[in-house]
Amino acid sequence: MLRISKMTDYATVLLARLAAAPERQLTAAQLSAVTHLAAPTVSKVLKQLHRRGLVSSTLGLRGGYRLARPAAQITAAQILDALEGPMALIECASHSHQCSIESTCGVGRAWQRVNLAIHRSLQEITLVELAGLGGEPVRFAALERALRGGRAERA
Amino acid sequence: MLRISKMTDYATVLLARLAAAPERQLTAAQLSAVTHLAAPTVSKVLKQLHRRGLVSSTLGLRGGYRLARPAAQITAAQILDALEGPMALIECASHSHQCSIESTCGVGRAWQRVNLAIHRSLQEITLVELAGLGGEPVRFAALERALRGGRAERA
DNA sequence: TGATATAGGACTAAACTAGTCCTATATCAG
DNA sequence: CTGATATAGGACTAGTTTAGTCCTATATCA
Ligand code: FES
Ligand code: FES
Repeated sequence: MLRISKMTDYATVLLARLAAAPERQLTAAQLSAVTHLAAPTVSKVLKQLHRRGLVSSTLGLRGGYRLARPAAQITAAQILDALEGPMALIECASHSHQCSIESTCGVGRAWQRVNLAIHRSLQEITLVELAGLGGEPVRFAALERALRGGRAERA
Repeated sequence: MLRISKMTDYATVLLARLAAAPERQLTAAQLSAVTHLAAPTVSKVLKQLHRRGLVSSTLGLRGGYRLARPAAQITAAQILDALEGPMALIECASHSHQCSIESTCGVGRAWQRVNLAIHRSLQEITLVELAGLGGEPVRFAALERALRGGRAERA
């Protein structure tokens, strides 16, 4: 359904760790140790996150990583986009009209709107929620409110 | 992001065709002709849809497929589930605690809740909307209302 | 100067997807 | 009864994607 690749999950784990200690600067090795993820993998993910501007880094001895901005300003959508590209919606319409049946279809567009709606929802979920740092564990109030509004709340 | 496989898209296209002529019974060959999808592929998708109970079929000469129930009772979530399995959420927690870092993580659960919220939203979108048969083109009111509720409507 | 870190990218193995094809079975016309 | 038409099921292949490792270059500082 919503397929989150392992790498994206790892990214979230690492970002959550960094978010938990915003003042410190952690090395890839430290993050590997504390998360029990393989060092090369951690390194790879962090480099990707750095490329996409979610973390900032310091080179050399005493180097390391830290969040590029407060956790509240990092959204689930940004994490997804950083690790999995702009967003792999329905394949048909993604790269300039590759689909041979586009004319008779009309369905692709509908799926894309679903995708867009989801993407916008994910922009409301921040690293604070994902990392469980806020008071509430995770709060998808916005998304869930929609369901209750559109259909009678059950029980 | 939300990765819909081609097969799922094809399924939607085929279901939309069937929904457009609920009284008729169409063969795989006819559907292939009208959608311009390769015959073997159409066949494969229809068989899968039959297995999952979304279409009913008649064997033999003058056989064919038709919707198993009214389009309004077939949801996007059902289509997704039929083609892509129960729902491939975050890989970690999907198959009984495979993840080695589950204890230190806590993030998987957050993603899963996101996934669940999306899944529930998709239960409110029916084939009628996907096929563009209703008066309105597609109506993700529920999902979009959430965004407007959580954040000031722009423009 | 050398130890420590990140940066970037090449590379491999495994998993998944898309798509085709083959065989079996049900239905019905003649 | 026989043969043509359709679906049912599943095996199989090729292509793509993902996960993960490894190597080389560069920056920092004791
Ligand atoms: S646009 Fe490609 S199947 Fe709909
Ligand atoms: S449970 Fe596996 S990474 Fe979180």
